[in-house]
Amino acid sequence: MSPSLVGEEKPKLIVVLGPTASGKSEIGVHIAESLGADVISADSLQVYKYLSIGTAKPTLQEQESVAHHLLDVVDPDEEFNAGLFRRLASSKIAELHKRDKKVVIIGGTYLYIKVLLSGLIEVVPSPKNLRDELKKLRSIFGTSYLYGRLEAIDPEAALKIHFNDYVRIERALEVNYLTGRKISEIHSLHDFGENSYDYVKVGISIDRGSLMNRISLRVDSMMEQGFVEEVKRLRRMGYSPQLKPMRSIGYKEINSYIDGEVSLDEAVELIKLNTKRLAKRQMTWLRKDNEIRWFDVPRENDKLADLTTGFFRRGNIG
RNA sequence: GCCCGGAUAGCUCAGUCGGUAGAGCAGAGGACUGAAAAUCCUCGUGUCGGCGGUUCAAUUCCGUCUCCGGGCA
Repeated sequence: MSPSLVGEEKPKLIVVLGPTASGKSEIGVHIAESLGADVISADSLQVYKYLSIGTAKPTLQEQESVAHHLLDVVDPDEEFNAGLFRRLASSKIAELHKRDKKVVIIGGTYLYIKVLLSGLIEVVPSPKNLRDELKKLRSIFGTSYLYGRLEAIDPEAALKIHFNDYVRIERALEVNYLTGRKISEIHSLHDFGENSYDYVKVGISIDRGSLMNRISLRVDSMMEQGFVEEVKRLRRMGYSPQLKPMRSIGYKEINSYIDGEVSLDEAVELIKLNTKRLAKRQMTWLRKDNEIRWFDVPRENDKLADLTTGFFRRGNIG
């Protein structure tokens, strides 16, 4: 029997995970190359066009050796979010599966991986003016006012959300407004039970000290590659420093350097600091995901290669 | 050499009219269902520079030494 993937019910995915600067991109590309697979990037910022140096987007060279998907899919002033990612990624996987193409997912944004593999509540995205309205209420009456409304509408949700966490308060309120239902109820019905893929999660394990070191070196290298020029170019193209991707780590600091608010050295130090904190938050997700099989690369390269090739050869490795 | 300040958490410093101490920053842990590189929560024991003295009790007062500022020679 031919090793065709088409006949199987579920598409198989290798999901490569790790904190920022752990080297997962390089390792993922390497795995894909050796399997003849395509890469799907699951990164909330690499989806933006023109943000390349600061997002450590795979180079054109890397993209030549292995086909990458979901890079450069929207303009910096376009909306992007987890729901959109889920839709784009699942249709891309379906398409590749149909073509009998193997898939390696390189995940920088854990939420994206989570919603892709386990699902997401089906609520239409928020119209922008609704969010603006809620924001206005917050600026006038304060977050506690919005929290009070949430307590009245959906006490169960309010119990789970901290009264300062206005992003989640806003979300809960807008879901209620859009659907007439309680977000707590929608959540309890959903429970991340979806299971459309046969996947294996590979984690890149790296000790804290080395990671911190790598982050520092990578930021220096971004500066050498012309990070400041990239941000200036974005601004010349008319993209406001207020846009979501322009306020992400790296971009916001370079913007504030361009605007004369900090020195270049200060900006660089801040980028390093904020990137380290990001890595820490990412580790909080990864640590508690007990599906991840951790590999200390390059020491365990062979073990990792056995796993990835075996995964496609055998079907299920449990 | 003399005079005046300092020396307390990884860093910057506050404080204790004598009863062994607390902020900011850094750091650590955590939450996370369409903003996620976002948003939010929790966490502070350190020979209070060394050695003596006074005292029931010294990080606090006194002496002395060391180091770091600044000033005068």
